[in-house]
Amino acid sequence: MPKLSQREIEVLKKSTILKGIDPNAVASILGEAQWTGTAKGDTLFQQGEAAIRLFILLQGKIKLSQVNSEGNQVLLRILGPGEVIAGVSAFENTVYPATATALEKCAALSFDRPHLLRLMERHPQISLNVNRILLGRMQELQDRFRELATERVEKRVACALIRLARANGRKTPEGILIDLPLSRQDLAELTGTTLYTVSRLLKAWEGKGILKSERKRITLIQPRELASVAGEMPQALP
Amino acid sequence: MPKLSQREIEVLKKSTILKGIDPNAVASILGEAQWTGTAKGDTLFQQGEAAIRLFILLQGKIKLSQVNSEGNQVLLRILGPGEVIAGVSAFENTVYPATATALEKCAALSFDRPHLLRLMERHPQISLNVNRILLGRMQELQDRFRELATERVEKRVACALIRLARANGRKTPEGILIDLPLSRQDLAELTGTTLYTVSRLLKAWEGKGILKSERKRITLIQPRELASVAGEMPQALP
DNA sequence: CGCTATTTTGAGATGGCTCAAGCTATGTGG
DNA sequence: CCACATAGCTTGAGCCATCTCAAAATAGCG
Repeated sequence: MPKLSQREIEVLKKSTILKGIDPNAVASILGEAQWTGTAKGDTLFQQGEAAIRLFILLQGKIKLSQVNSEGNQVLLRILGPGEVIAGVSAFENTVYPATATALEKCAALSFDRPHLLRLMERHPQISLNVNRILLGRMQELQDRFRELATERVEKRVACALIRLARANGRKTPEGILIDLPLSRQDLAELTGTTLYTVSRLLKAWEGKGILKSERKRITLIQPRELASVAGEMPQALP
Repeated sequence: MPKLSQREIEVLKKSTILKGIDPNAVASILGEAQWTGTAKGDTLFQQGEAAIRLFILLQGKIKLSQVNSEGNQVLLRILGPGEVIAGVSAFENTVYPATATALEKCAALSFDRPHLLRLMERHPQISLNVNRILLGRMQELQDRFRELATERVEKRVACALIRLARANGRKTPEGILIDLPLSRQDLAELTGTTLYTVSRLLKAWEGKGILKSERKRITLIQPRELASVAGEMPQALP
């Protein structure tokens, strides 16, 4: 039985998967969970392992990536506190389709399949929540798929930075800091290009004063300019 | 109240979304559905329209595609009888993220959101089924995303043909016919390339006796050879 | 302070795209 | 039933965005 801070309990109550469930019930749910902590760089699970647990991230950021047979990687998504990892485990007796790596120190709760199934039976809302989560991710992935199929590298990277800023942006005096330790390689895997091309693009944008690019640290200075490269994504940034 | 053939009712009972539900209940569900027929080339709904209905395909094949702002298309997926189209409509008051076009004469049932929500309340199994459907599609899309990001065109097209054969293949004396009227353009949109490149690839493979490529009609003669171009996908073909 | 991971930069190669033009089924209307 | 229109397909030639590979510069870490 894990011991959670007040903050972590707050995260859980607002988590995408437990949203809308009676807070008292949430407390009892937690009794069945297992706590896991990982250091930066550790993996929560590996692509190909038997998918036996579903994780809810309490703290930190996780990247989900896939490799092909030649060892080339793609970065499928980045997850933050309150998000669910490995929805598969609940439904199919199968293997994890991707590897989950901690971008920073992380904490997570996890449930095994029997627990999860019982939970879902007791709280039908969970299943609705999972639907909503999957739909949202599906749509984002469809968008990225379309981008990858039809857009130039420059635009894809610009879009990726804007999405990252929206999900992980933190206002600072200089601009919007993308609060994730992502290397050029990570960015390349996120957008389907090479680290060399990413490096050149960032340098060029830095030269124009659009952003500040440091080692594993990017700050958007003129998000407007970047959005226009990305081909207009009208919504506001943090 | 639609009038359905026995065959269509069978399709429904086995459909991915109604699987596992009491057949008698299914009958009553149908009472709330609306029937839609479309000719080849018609669209069921357009990207950007208000997403108010969820469709279950009874007959025919539908392609789901997305356009970007410059009018470039990608083909997201192809759906057959028993499959669900536009899961969005159930969960979010939003717009269709893609356009659904009939590849051949089609028939479908549809439900509007209020009906759907009531159904899901009455039959929690539906929501579980939707989860399973979304997960499956998610995984396929992730695979295609990885391919698009890391593989050469040749391999991507080979993979696409094998997937199509697996889902829509029909054994004929000559080989495995991909039983869908897909143009070179469609295949290009499915794999993120141009119709010219697809045409050249198919010609080359035809020259090697791997397949027979006609107008909107492809027959795999030596699926093994194609699988080896695709980099080994071990499972059997129909 | 030295080691290693990360990033930058250059130069050259090329896969696949673009554009243009001709070809061929298919089906349609006279 | 034929001739013509049209959508779909093939082919060639040239180009260029992006990848590759190599090597040096930088930054953080132990």
